[in-house]
Amino acid sequence: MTERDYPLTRRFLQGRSREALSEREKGILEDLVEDVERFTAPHVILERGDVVNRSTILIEGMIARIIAQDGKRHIVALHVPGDFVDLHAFALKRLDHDVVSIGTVQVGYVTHQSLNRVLETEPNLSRILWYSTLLDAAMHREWILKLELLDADGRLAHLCAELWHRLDFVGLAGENGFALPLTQKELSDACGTTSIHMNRVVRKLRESGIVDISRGQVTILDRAALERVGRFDASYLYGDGPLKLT
Amino acid sequence: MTERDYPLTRRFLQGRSREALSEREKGILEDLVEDVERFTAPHVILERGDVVNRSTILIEGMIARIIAQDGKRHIVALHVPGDFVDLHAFALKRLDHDVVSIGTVQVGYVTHQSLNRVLETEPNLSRILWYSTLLDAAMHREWILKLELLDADGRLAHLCAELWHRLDFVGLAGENGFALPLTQKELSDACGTTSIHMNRVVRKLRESGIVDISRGQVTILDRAALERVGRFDASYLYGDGPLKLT
DNA sequence: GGAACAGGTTAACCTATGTTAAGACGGTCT
DNA sequence: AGACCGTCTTAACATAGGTTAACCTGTTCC
Repeated sequence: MTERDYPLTRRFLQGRSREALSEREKGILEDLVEDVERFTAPHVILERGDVVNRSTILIEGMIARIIAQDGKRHIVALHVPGDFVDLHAFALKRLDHDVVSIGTVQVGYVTHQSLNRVLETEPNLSRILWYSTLLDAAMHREWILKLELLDADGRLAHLCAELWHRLDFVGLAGENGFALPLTQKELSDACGTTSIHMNRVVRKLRESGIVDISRGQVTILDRAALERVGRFDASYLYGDGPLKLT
Repeated sequence: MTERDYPLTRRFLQGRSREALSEREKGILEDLVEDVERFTAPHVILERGDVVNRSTILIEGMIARIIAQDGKRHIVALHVPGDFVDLHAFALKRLDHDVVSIGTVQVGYVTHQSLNRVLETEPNLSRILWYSTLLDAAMHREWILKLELLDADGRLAHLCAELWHRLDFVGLAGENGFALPLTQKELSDACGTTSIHMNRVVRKLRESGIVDISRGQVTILDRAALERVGRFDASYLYGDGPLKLT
């Protein structure tokens, strides 16, 4: 039998122990996706408090987890292709935050019913799915650290470094940068600053030759400096090994 | 058969859908604990990067998840009795942070081997264990929000409100407060401020009649004000229903 | 073309918080 | 008792970042 190429789920855990799945299990996972949808404008895929009976896997584009408070939007997580974004909702049933598409995205839906079937018959696949939600938790913790430890420069640098690594895992990072469809306002929502201060920081990092963020494109000018300013240590991403970029 | 009283695990998910477990499953969980240990001084239960083959459930006392950076210690999560603290390590194998006891604690250990057996034979219990790690992730997200949204006053107020709720779930909250064995330095490590600023904030909240934190004891003076200042909305804790305290 | 709009940019000013330094209080060890 | 130590407390000063208010692009829509 020739290997399938899993058009919808091939990026799931790519670069991060995807190989703990057998071909059979990869096939089961691919077949779990019952429906695919595409959004070209920002779209609230899932609203805080909604009781859901399916979960969303991100196939293409970017998704943010957003908590709105006092008229402000706070980004508490960002997702890249391959992320099983709201697998959390499988066990939680309702979410504590909104799930919002950024730019153009393509998502797949998996019903909780079929996830229950997996849980009953596929212990290894179950553990891997569980694992993928624990990676989210590890990233959450790193964001907490980032917010407790770093000033605005460091936070932005850290965010760039993290996204570059994660996009590299799934083969979407370029030699010296990546596409990032976030406005400065959204960057500030993810870094806990105002957009005005974010503008200062973006300029500063550009002028000091560390990273250039403009027109939806992030260009890494000095990777060592970027990781130094962002105190970036990739171990919390639990990658398989050396990056392709390295 | 009379109901067992589960001395080691009765607080697991107490107040937060523990009742999704059958008595049989509660028994299996209790029997998973193969070893119990007590620490009277601060003790590093698990060090970042350690490869482990067992996980820790907190029976009594308090545990912090700590990431050390540049000589500073950052608290990225706090745990109360009943929390299956490093169940994360079951799937992750190594952790991205230290797990440290605070004050006097008692913990139980569960081997990953027996967790694997659960995963193979007990789908419902497995989902509940998974669920408990997703609650951690939800709390992580709320901490991210707290750090992005609130100033130091709000962060401390939020922390007090959260701990009060969580201790109430497991029957350890008092009428108007709870025991908290954290120094001001540690509070500041959890709120992303300096200990000197934390001292200002502690005094301010005390003087404004909101909460009094002293001698290891938190006394809530004005709950409504506390939750207002901390922008506290308990829904992310996924509690069963109204608090006993309410 | 002009209006409307979203994003980016810059400046002036103000406040929350960090930094450094020093002293006070309460334990514990010798 | 005396010395030590961790914790708490306070003060003076410095700075990152928030706030408000403009203005400047480029784009879309009529």
